[in-house]
Amino acid sequence: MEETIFAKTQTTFRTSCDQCGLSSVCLPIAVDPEDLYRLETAVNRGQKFNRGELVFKQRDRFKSCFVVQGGAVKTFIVTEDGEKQVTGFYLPGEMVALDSINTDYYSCSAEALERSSLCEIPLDRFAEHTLRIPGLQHHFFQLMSQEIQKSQRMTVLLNRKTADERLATFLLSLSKRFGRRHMSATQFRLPMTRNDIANHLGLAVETVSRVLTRLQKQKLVQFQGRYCTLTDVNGLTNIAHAVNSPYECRG
Amino acid sequence: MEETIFAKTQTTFRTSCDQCGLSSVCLPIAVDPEDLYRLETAVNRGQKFNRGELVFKQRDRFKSCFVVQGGAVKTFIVTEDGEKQVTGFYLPGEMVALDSINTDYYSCSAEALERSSLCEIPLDRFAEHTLRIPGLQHHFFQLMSQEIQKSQRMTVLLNRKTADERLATFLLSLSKRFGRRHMSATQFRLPMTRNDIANHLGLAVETVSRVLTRLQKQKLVQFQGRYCTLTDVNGLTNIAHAVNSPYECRG
DNA sequence: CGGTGGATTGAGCACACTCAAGCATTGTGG
DNA sequence: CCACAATGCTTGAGTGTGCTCAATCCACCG
Repeated sequence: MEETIFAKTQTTFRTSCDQCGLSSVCLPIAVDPEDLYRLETAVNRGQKFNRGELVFKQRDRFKSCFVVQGGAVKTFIVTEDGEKQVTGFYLPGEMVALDSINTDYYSCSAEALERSSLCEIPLDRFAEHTLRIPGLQHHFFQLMSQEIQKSQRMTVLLNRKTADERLATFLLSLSKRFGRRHMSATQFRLPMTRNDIANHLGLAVETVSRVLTRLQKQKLVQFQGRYCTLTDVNGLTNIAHAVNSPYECRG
Repeated sequence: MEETIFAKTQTTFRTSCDQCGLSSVCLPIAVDPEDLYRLETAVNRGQKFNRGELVFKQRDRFKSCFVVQGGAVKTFIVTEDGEKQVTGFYLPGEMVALDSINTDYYSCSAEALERSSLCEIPLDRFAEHTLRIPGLQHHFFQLMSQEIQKSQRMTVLLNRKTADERLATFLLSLSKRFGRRHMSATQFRLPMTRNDIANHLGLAVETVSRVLTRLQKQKLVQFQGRYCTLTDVNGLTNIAHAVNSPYECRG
């Protein structure tokens, strides 16, 4: 079964979905090989974007979701009053534009933070597949649930956390996500500027800078420009989960 | 077609889904009457909850989504360090627990803010329906997208808005949502405590109180306890969308 | 009547913002 | 190759918004 697919992809000079290593993001666990082939013809794999290039733009007609293969992407929305707000960062293996599924327009813009490679998953044709492959529907519902939960956690954590807690949380989140994709969870390069981080976390750039040097002085992290080494994950976790007040939680 | 359904609901002393007035929330525009009947047997309508009662609890096995028919519900999560965070308020016609679809457990708890009536939509059996009725799947994807966007707007607005802006935004949001359901958009009762509002908006109760009296002095709203009258919607809108800095938005 | 939970108001303080200056890095053109 | 610009990052000083702590008020209810 794999052979046929592999042969096909060889002729088209593309990597097959099941060779991708990220297939668990796009596909449910078990997919019939025949269906897999049909899916592959739908997915537009390995598109390249340069730093600063837009993957899609807010208010453009919604067409596809994208999975980051390599590089990194930020999403942002422009509010009525022209303010720009970074709503998320997407690392390899993460799907972008789930917030726009089955809406008419993209609800945010996505921009490559460095040279990046993305797989486009057209969702008009995907809808047909979803109906035929029950697992796919479940899978996408799950991805969207996770997206909601992520967004809620964001709201939750940032609404009541201090600058130090926010940044500790942020670094740990990156760490976990890099680690999940078999990259180092303690040494990585931040693909985004301090400005992006500040914007995303609702802080001033200066505060981000100050906090990062503070964390460094506490020997919790080490920075060399954008290169980041977590030297004390437990320490960071303590800061991130700071117990402000052991509140009684009735209910 | 309506007759048969109506007859059925008469005998069971329940209102039919298509009589509900909220059916646009639960159902796609056009549903085959036969399918509608099957759906109705799945939906557990009109469950009553007293103030303070839990509709479902975080970490319980996920079973159903709920649509608020009457009353109001708040959702909250308890973080690792025991902090309670209100993640949303749900008014008549709004669906709760979309963030938990196709996850194993509820990711938050839901509590009635006053005596409320909710329709339970079991999602195990619903999955079957979704496959048979194409519109249903689309509909649910859409609801989830909206939920993500709502959550993102929350993050966005609250991360960089002042206390005044947050509360103006909050009041206008309630206004719109009441108005959408053919209730007064300018006169309503807040179903939640100041504490809940504060928690949800990431403020201290004292700040909420102070800001509300300030808005009242500016003749924008009128309060009598929980009863609220918006006297100057434009004024509120100006505050809510305060132009901090007309930022250049490249991209 | 006292008791309880919710709401308001006041005083003082602290965390993060603003403004401002300087440093570091990268890229571009002469 | 260096000068220069542009952008990103860091550091400092002063200020203000919203928090904390505390007291009071209010409505509802046993």
